[in-house]
Amino acid sequence: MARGSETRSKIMDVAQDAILAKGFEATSIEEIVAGSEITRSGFFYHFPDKNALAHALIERHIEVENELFDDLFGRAAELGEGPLQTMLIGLKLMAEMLDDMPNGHPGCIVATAAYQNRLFNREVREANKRAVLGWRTRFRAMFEDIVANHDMRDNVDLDQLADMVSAVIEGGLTISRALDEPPITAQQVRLMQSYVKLLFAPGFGPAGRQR
Amino acid sequence: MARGSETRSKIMDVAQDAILAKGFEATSIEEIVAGSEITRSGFFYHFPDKNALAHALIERHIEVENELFDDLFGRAAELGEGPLQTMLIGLKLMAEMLDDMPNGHPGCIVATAAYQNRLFNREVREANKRAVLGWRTRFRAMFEDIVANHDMRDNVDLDQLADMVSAVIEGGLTISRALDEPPITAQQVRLMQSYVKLLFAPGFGPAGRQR
DNA sequence: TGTACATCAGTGAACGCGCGTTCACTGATGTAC
DNA sequence: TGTACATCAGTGAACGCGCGTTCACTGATGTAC
Repeated sequence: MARGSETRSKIMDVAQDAILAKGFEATSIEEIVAGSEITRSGFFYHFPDKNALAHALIERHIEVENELFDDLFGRAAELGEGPLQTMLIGLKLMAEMLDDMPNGHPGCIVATAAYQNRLFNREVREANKRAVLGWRTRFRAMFEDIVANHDMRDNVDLDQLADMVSAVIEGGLTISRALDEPPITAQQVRLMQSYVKLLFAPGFGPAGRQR
Repeated sequence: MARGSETRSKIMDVAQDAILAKGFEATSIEEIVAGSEITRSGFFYHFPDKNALAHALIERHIEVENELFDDLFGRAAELGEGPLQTMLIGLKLMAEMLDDMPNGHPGCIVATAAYQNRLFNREVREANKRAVLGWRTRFRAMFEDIVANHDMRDNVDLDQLADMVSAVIEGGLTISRALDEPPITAQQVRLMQSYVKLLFAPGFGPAGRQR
């Protein structure tokens, strides 16, 4: 990594932490550069204005999370057999990953951006949309695979079901932050897993085995 | 309503709209008073400082929402028989209520406060906690009633299940805002209803009848 | 290998503007006697 | 009913501070010949 891009990601790390804790407008460039060990003008070398920082944070979030989900559901696919087990194991792995964050997941900039969207230009809002649509596309594809192999106990729309995975995570993060109870997000992911199990797993009983 | 308290709630209405759209710090007292047709000093007659406004908004939110939920689940209890039907019908009524908001639900200040908590003093954060714990208490009591009368298909913790109702709503609001798709929140509430149905309703089939 | 130039990754000082808050004051309404 | 006083619901001007942004500059590294 070149010298400049190290600084750039340092700026973004510091900014993201602050933004998740206080919001975008309340996070001043002054405090970002203090935490990044550069000067205010150094910030403007890397970002034309403050909105560009928000944009960069969202784009990076999309990339990082895509890699993480690819890895996570990739491992799940190896561990289980068939699309249903991949989803169920993937959600379990996700919950375990969240458990392993001792202070809890720091939160999601997509949620921050959603609740402060009047602050941002069209570009940033579109990026935020793309992030959420990316989740929908990913999970919908997985649910389509499941539906092709299993009966559905209740007739629900697959886009909506895919969105529910995102909603439960985002909602879990919100509740977790409000109560200052880090385990909540993982618990909610496990409940989502329970729903998927009940929706698709045939002959589901206390032992919870599939076919 | 006395003259003063009319002004006070006008201030709070205007402030809430702006805060949900841009965040707390980005909402200036100047714009709040402009929308409320008073002067800046008029604002400080009603609120000692800006934090007090946040506190008042959360307390009011708790009250208003409690009344709304009391009413909604009260009607549900009249329409159905037994605790399970009350929950299922209540969630359906909630979804319908959300559908009836043409521009979508404006969002929840509790979520805003959760994602900007470093901005607020202890008092405000405690109020926000109380709001979320209130939901937990309400829904947990309802689920306890259900468990007393029905088998649970998957063994889940009732606090967590109660939190899931809140999480799905908060998450639905977040996703809905991010995508600018108002119907999403109601859809997510319906999926929560589907989960409760699968968890508790015996012999659940396409017709979905309970004992 | 040496030199000239370009690019990279910043620095430091200055800018004007809007912010939250304070303070002395005021006109309308309510209450006591 | 009239008068005195208190409270309510604000007004208007001023405050200092921190904010995002600009701009002219600079030292270190990379590249061409």
